[in-house]
Amino acid sequence: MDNQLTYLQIAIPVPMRQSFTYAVPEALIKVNFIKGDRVLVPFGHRNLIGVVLAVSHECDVDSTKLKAIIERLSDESRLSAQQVDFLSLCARYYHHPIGDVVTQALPVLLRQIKPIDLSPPACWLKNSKLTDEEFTLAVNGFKKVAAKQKALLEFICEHDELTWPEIRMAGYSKAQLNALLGKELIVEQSVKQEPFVCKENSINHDDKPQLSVEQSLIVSSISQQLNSFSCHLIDGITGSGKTEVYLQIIEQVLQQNKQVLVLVPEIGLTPQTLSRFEKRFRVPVVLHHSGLNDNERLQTWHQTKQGRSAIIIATRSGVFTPLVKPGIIIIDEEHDGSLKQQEGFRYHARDVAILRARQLDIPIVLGTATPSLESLQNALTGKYQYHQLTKRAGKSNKASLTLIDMAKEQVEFGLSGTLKKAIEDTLKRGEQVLIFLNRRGFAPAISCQECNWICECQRCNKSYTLHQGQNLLVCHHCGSQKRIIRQCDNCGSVRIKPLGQGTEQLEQRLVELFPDYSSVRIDRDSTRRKGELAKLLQQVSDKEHQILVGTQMLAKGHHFPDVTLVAVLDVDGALFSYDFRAPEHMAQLLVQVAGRAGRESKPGRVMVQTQYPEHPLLQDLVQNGYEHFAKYALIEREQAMIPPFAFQALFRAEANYPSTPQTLLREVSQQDFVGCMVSGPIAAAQEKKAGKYRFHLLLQAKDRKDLHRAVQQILANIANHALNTKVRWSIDIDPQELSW
DNA sequence: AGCACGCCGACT
DNA sequence: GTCGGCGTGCTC
Repeated sequence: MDNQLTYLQIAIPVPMRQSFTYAVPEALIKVNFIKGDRVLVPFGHRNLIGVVLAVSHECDVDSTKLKAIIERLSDESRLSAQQVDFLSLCARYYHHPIGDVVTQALPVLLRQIKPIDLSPPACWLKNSKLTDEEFTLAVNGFKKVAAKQKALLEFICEHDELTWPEIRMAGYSKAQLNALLGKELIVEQSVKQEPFVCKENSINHDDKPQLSVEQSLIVSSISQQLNSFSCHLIDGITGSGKTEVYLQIIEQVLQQNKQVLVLVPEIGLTPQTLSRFEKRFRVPVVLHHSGLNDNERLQTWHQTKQGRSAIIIATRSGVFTPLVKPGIIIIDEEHDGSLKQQEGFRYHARDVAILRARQLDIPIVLGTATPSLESLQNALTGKYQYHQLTKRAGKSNKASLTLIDMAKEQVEFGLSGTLKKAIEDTLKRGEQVLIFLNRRGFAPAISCQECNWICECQRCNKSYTLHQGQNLLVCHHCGSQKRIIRQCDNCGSVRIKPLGQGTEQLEQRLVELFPDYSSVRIDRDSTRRKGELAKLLQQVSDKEHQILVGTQMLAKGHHFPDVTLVAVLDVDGALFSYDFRAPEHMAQLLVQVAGRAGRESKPGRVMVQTQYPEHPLLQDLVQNGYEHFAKYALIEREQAMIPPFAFQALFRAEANYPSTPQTLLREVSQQDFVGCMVSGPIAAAQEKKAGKYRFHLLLQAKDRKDLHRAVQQILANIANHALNTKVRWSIDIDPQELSW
């Protein structure tokens, strides 16, 4: 053993683009520190939890500044070296502070100083001391009233061991569990801390459907490449059986005793998703989503780190799960916007997952009916393997898409005569209608009839939205509220009227127009209470309501088999938007909703109201479908030299005065950047929000290297600039939204 | 991001 | 007199 001093490079949870060097004190000289260790360190005037990024014997920090670490925390909570390398890569790619990136990857309880409990949780299993005869006798002896107990017993017998969260999720109570325990039919013990092993009965072949030719080609192609990195795009129309393809590939991976990570959009993590996996596989499935509490998150994190979970179904932040035996990553609905984090560490879970799959040398599968143009382009150029599913599993016809020319229509409260008639006919047939309007509230503004004054939020310079139900004016940009005014601020007139329509008003008009039918509104306002959304959706599927009014919320994740008419009231905003991705998102929305409606016997149809029925984008989508539309849109993007034909980075800056953010961005960007175009600073599309003035600087390059070099240069300039602490600024690599 | 320090105004 | 408002600067 040599006597060299040891130094640790440590990631600290502060928003600074650097790591910090610490000394190992005399008392810990015998401890073998390794990359990924969690340590307690003094930082400024407090103590913080950090993660070791590197261990070295050299120190380039002034020895007067250097401090020693306080202690190393439990081995159980250490990150793997591979995980640390991956997080460092993410920090470099997104130019985001390493401490903040590491923080995102740790469960909340591991970011805190207070001690944690990682002792194995209790679980319950069949009492093996009972003979088969005794057991059958006991089961047959259950009284009718104890049907739930009997069901729980069967549930427990089907699995090796079940923990409390799993039992609760399946709908059983502590009382039922205790009853079985009292009868000594089951026993309680600690979970085995061993990695899962795929067994004979782990895969349930019972209702495994026969694959179509298309499906089996994809399954066999991917199955042959399970042992190294490859990226696959499965472009499959709704109903073509993408999920079955996932399941059969997953089966192959589980048989290798490897873990499967499935990422789904925020809204897609429904009990149905889970039950589909659990019906097929009798392996430990864990969920990772916003509904879990801190302790549940810690437990599932630990379970996965120990290899005790086989399938992890997660939302965005699940890309950072600590897989020990990674087998494959699957991203469902890869086009979905919720995969991109829109604040702080602005990562895109799809892109991060690809980086991770490459690092782990495992395959990754992206699935969608409406690929993002980024992924489609990668598939067309052969960077991803492109698999198409063009046939529907059943014999149902696909939903038809028709445009309603608003210029030729009698329009009443935003509803055209044609649409009104179609709604009426559908309702008369006893079917349901779904009407989209992407605007909450009663009306997007109130205005004075005498002088045209509009009531605006002083902090955002945007009109207040009228919420009649709550008797309030609400600013949808900063959330501020005020009481409804009765008089014009400008001329004093009392002739104040709502301007335009929101979902609240639309629902009211529909009730007047179709008094014989029940309607329901589903938007952020009507589903604010916990469990309310599920309740309303249940009412819809129970056919308590015939008319559904709602915002984008309705487009994702839910299927409405009895809805045969979907109406989209206002699509024109997307055609002339400042955001070049708006038409892409509109097309995805229309195709997705069309897929959610109808069933085999009763196909759905989608009607879209527009002032511009001749618009080439709309025409292309209606006549030729999404794929054709997307390929045409790619040609346009190529001509305009915008993503995916160029890479972007966006600096955002805001402050209480317009001059400071503008000056900062201007002064840090005044130089030549090789291969990188810099535009701005320009005022953000919404220049003023919540009292802050906002400016943007957009960088664009053909080559990622040039982009990253320019970003680095500007970051260095900001660090040296006097205004850098006066202005709140952030960087967004591969921004999805340029408008804010 | 915190947290301390420090410099000002308005209170018992 | 001092309590507390938040601008400024620093963190291995």
